[in-house]
Amino acid sequence: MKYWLFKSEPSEFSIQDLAKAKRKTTFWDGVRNYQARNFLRDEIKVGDRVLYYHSNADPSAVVGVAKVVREGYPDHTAWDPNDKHYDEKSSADNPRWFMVDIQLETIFKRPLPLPELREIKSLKNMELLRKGSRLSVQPVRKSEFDRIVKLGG
DNA sequence: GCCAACGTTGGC
DNA sequence: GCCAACGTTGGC
Repeated sequence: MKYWLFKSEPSEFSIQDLAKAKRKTTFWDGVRNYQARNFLRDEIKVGDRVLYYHSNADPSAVVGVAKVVREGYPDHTAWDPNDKHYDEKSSADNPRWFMVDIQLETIFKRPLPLPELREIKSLKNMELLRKGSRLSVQPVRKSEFDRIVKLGG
C-alpha cells in the first residue's frame, strides 16, 4: 500500500464537500501536470491512502484522510469544451489526462496547518514542505503519513 | 536544444 | 492582491 497527498482549494472542492458527496466518493479530475498525471495513471492503486490538503486556504492545512476506491482512468472532463480544464489535445481515443476515485475516511478533529507541519522534525523531508513545491498529487512516506494521522486525531 | 515569454500555483 | 517558483510553449 502506498501513501499520497492530494491538494485541493477548498473553494473548489473541500473535504466537507467530499463528506456530502454520494457515498462520500468523488473523481479527482482536473489534474493537468504530467508528473501528477503519471502518479494517477500508473502508481496509485485501490486501497492506497490519501492525505487531503486544503491549498490556498485560511489556513492551508492537511484536513483529513481518504482512500483510493478506483484507480487510473481517463479524465473525461478534458474532452468537454465547456469544462474549465478542457484540453483539445486529449481525446477518448488517446487520453492525455487521468484521474482516480477517492472516498472519505476521516476528517481530522484538528486540521494541521502548514506552519505547524514545518515545525515537526520528522516531516522535514516531505514534498509538501519543499520550497517551491507545487505538485498537486504527491507521494508521502509511510512514516510521514502515520505521524500526520496521529497528530490529526 | 536553448531560452524568453507566458500562464499557473499557492504561500503570504 | 502580490509575487516567487515552476511548467509549458514556441521561435530560432
